Amino acid sequence: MLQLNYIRENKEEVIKRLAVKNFKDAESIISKIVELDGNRRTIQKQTDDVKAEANALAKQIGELMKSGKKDEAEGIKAKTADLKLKEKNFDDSLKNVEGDIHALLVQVPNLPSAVVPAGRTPEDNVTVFEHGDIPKLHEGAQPHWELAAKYDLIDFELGVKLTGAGFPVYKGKGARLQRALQNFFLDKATAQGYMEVQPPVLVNEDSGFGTGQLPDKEGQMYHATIDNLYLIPTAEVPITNIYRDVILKESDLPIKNCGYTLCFRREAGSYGKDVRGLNRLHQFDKVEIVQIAHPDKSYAILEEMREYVASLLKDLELPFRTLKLCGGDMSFASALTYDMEVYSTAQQRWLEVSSVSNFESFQTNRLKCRFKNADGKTVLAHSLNGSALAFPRILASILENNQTPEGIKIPKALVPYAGFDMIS
RNA sequence: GGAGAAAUGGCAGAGCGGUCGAAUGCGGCAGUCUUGAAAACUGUUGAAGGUAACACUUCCGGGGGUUCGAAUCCCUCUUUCUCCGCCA
Repeated sequence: MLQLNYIRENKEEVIKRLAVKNFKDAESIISKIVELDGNRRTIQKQTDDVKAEANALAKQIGELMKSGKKDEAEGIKAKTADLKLKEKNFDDSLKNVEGDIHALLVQVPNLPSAVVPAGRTPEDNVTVFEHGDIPKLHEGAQPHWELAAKYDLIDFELGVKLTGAGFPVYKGKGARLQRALQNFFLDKATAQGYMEVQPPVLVNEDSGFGTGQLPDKEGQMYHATIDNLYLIPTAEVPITNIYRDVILKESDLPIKNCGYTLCFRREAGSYGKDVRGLNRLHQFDKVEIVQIAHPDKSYAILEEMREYVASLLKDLELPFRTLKLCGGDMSFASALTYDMEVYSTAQQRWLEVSSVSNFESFQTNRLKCRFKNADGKTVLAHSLNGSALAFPRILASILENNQTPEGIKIPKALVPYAGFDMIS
């Protein structure tokens, strides 16, 4: 959520930058917000004045009662009836404007940072880094869903029986590889200074609001309606919400957390080759890294996180590229996002395996996550996060890129975790 | 799931319906003293809106109510604790 003050003081700039994100109603919504904010301040002044008057009278009555001047007190009491009515009216209209402002404010996406390229679709994303050669596969190389069946690693049909499409069952060495990825990613993150946390996978409405999933994107999450809890689409939600309503010390920053969780996404409306095999699931595993940072440092930290994720892909010997997302392809809450894509040789396409973002103060404003700076002022921190990494497409590309006529070779870095170096 | 008790500042813990944003202690910060540190002493120490700065307003788990006036009374929700039941 953008800060009201900022919108008020930089109206034209805000509208211009929202255009980079292709937010169509920018002009009208921002103008409306500024207008309502003006009303709000007028009403607040009136409300405060009435309250101040009422408070003063109440104080007088108190003193009169104490000194036994009952009659005088009664006289003043008579005057308060009118004030009470006014107070009620002002309070109501204040609540209304504030509600209206809030309802508009939560619809406004974050401003893209100055370096975000313009554009509408994934075609407009800019490749900033590439690494690794695309391997040449032998004759008859197969996509991962065929390999998974051939070596009995993943059973998609069984998942359909138990739950539905998008909920695979990992078996044998397939399950063991999942466990290997979990430990490998967590060990790496911990070594990098991220403190591991194990958060709940169901969160309440406040948490959903804090990171920006609610109120508008609730269709993406599974909702346990009886208890009004949401299954998390990413560990970002519970981990970032740890810092909701918290005032940190400047010396606490940056806070670095990592966590492994299951992630659940409804992904309504997806179909076709995109959802084949492990490409897009309703339930998947992911290790997430989250940082709460000083505003002056957040962009340097974003680069550090991007490089850390790249180092994981190098360790796994996967060919990848890093994209800087264009305005139109960035998420609602992000100011700058890098996507990491691994090349899946058998499918001959790039698969997104990580997304690293700086949200600046967009989430922390919702979360009320602040710190006291050197001047003793309380200011919003910045929040960042990245996948490090999401398992399914990593597993898919490991299977596809390392297949040989003799079997599938496991990347060296994973062998100690998997306990085997070949699937055959 | 049933019965009872509670929820106050970073923590602990007072608080008769009136001057309580809240005693006191601890912690934090600044200073005095000291070669330095500790101790001791002194001062300071919540958040939001608002203002050029003051003023002023709001917040004692959340929401509603009673009252001229609510941390204090009432209703409700949530959470925590104790007892019973169930249970990995």
